[in-house]
Amino acid sequence: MRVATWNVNSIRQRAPHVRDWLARVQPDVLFLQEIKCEAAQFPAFEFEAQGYRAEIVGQKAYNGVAALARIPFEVIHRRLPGLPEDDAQARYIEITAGGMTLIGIYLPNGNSGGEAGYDYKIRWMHLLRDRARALLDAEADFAILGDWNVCPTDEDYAPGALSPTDALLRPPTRAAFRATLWLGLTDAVRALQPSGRAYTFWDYQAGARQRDSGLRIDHALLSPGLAERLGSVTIDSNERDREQPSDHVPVAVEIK
DNA sequence: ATGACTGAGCATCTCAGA
Repeated sequence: MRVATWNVNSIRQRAPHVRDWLARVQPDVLFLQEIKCEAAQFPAFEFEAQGYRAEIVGQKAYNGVAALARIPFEVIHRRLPGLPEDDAQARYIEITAGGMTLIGIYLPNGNSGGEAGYDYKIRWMHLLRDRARALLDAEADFAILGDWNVCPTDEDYAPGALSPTDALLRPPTRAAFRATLWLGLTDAVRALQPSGRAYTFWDYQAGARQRDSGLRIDHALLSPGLAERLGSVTIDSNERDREQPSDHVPVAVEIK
């Protein structure tokens, strides 16, 4: 079972990239973030032709997530449990597939909207931790994949790539990430590569890719049962060197 | 110290991204 995540920075700009990647890697499930469109504008037919069904949680212009899968799946939630029903930000999709619960997230960046924007990020992280705890209590096999917008440690960003006060590494951000991890989850990348660079994002600006000035912000966290079955993790950094790439690259996890 | 790419949209500028 291969499960992956990719922040594509507009699916309408990146559909050819996604199509090629699906053909090459053939994941069972792929979560997308920042599709930047409503469901009706999502080019689902392109992926259906490859044998993938799409479920879309969209909104106009910003955010937006989707799940593509070539195995049967059921949508469980389209909004992070605990958020008010009028929360309009499309950032969460939870499915069941292959006997496990799989969650795709686009966690708020937290750098816009002043302190209110940052507070929203932290509230979102606490609700995500609550969801993880509920799934642990239910003894579910689950994984949370996506753009977490968190650099968990100083090893997870290149020197100078972020201001020291950036919302991706402010202490409450990291504390909230650890609070989730320390429920008993496993960071799939760090389980197999405990230290060193493992960037998943390079800014478009100032030659960040050429200078390898990147961030590790796309993560896959696994429940104990899935961590025991972890095979391999692939950060497909070659995707960053294609024509018109997303600023993020795919992260794929093999579950035995 | 400063600026720098990219995408969407009630658009020729603003907001957001990270």
